[in-house]
Amino acid sequence: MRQERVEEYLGAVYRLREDADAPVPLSRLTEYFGFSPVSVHEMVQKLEEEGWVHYHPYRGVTLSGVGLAAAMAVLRRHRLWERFLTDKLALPWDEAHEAAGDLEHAATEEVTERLATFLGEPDACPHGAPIPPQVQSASEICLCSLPVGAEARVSRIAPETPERLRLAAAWQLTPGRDLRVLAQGDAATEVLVYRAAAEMERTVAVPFEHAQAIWLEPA
Amino acid sequence: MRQERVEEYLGAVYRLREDADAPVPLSRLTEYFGFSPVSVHEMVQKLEEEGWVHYHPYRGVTLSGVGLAAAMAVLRRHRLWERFLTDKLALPWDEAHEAAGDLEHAATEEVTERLATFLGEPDACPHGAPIPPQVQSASEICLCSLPVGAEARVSRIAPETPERLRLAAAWQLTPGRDLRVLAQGDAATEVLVYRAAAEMERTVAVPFEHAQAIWLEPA
DNA sequence: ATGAATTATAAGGCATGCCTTACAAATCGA
DNA sequence: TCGATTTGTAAGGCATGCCTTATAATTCAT
Ligand SMILES: [Mn+2]
Ligand SMILES: [Mn+2]
Ligand SMILES: [Mn+2]
Ligand SMILES: [Mn+2]
Repeated sequence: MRQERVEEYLGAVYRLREDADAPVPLSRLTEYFGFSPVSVHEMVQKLEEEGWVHYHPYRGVTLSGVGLAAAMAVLRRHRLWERFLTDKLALPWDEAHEAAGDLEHAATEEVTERLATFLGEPDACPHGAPIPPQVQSASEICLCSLPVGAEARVSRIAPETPERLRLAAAWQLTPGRDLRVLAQGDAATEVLVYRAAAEMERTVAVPFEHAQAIWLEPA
Repeated sequence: MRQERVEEYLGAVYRLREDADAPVPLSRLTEYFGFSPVSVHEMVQKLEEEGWVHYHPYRGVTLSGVGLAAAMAVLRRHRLWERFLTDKLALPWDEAHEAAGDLEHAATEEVTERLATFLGEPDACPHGAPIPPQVQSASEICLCSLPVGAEARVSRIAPETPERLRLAAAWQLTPGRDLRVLAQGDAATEVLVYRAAAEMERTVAVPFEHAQAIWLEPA
């Protein structure tokens, strides 16, 4: 298998595994990539053969030791490049994720570590995702789960789809912003958010669908 | 054809064409890539079909309008990344060329231009090659052609093979250095160089084979 | 002008990584 | 527990971009 393909699959598994122990079902990979189930199955078999993952039939895949290390390396490169693109090149926030998708495969270990030094060893990507070996905060909760009246600070947008990043930026719900939930739609179709921080106040109605991508650190 | 393959071939043609009009023989591409003549021929056919090059049987290939533009874009990206790697990340001089070989395919037009701005719109790569749309100086000559006694300034190392870059750095024959030819080996096996500039003086014996990669601007 | 060297072409092969169709096995909810 | 849904497997296909072997066409130097 070509290295870039391996990295793409391992990165996907890493992103999709909520819990370190829970296997990622192949159906999740199928939907992540938009590939056919058969193709994903084939690739998973090969990943297993080469020792990158453990495959539990009818359950899913977990990362092996080397697989985890490789996945962390890819995500580290990806998120470091995102920081470079936004911090040094002033690339728009919502374009950085896609632009980093190719760069992540095109840097050696040495270049990556020099880049990390150059950037000041950042802990998180511009969208709030931790840069390995940093790990996800355990207290992070979804905007969907925040009770009415509660205050919290935006910590992350995930998954980093272009539309979600664009909307989050438009709503000014970016990492570091404070907010409070004013109300929740009865049919769970909308979440009303009152942004409580800093200079301006603002009320936005966030569709439930997109609230799922906004992660918070409770106040 | 995949975009990266197209870029690799067009970049090679651009580098190999000495004169803008002279076709590059397929044998040059064969030796550049280390591919079989049949494979190169197949790819050239496809490049022609897709309009990137003009193919002159038994003569070679020339770049079409779009092919030239694409080739210049690749070389521009390549050399801008080289500048980034050496100037910002302090990557060793002789490692930059190889490290840029993947990055050159992984940056959009927008990222590339932001990178150029970030770097201060440099005119040349760390090894002295012009960054398109800059063009090669017409007065540049090879160290091999410099008469005994003549003085000149190193302008470029080309082709940028790792060994040649390493040796050039070891000899301190890097762009900007001044030198004078002291003597020439009778069997044309060696060129003796007296470095005339700056703080230290130094005499090095440069094998003819490597002198071919050192290009100069006459004093 | 002719033979040697170069260049082109034809034919078949292979690994990669995606696809579809068809069918089998396991899981899971009712 | 049983049937619907999910998941796995088998078989065949396709585009890409490399390979080798063999043969034909052209060029170039003598
Ligand atoms: Mn990628
Ligand atoms: Mn990110
Ligand atoms: Mn390249
Ligand atoms: Mn260079």
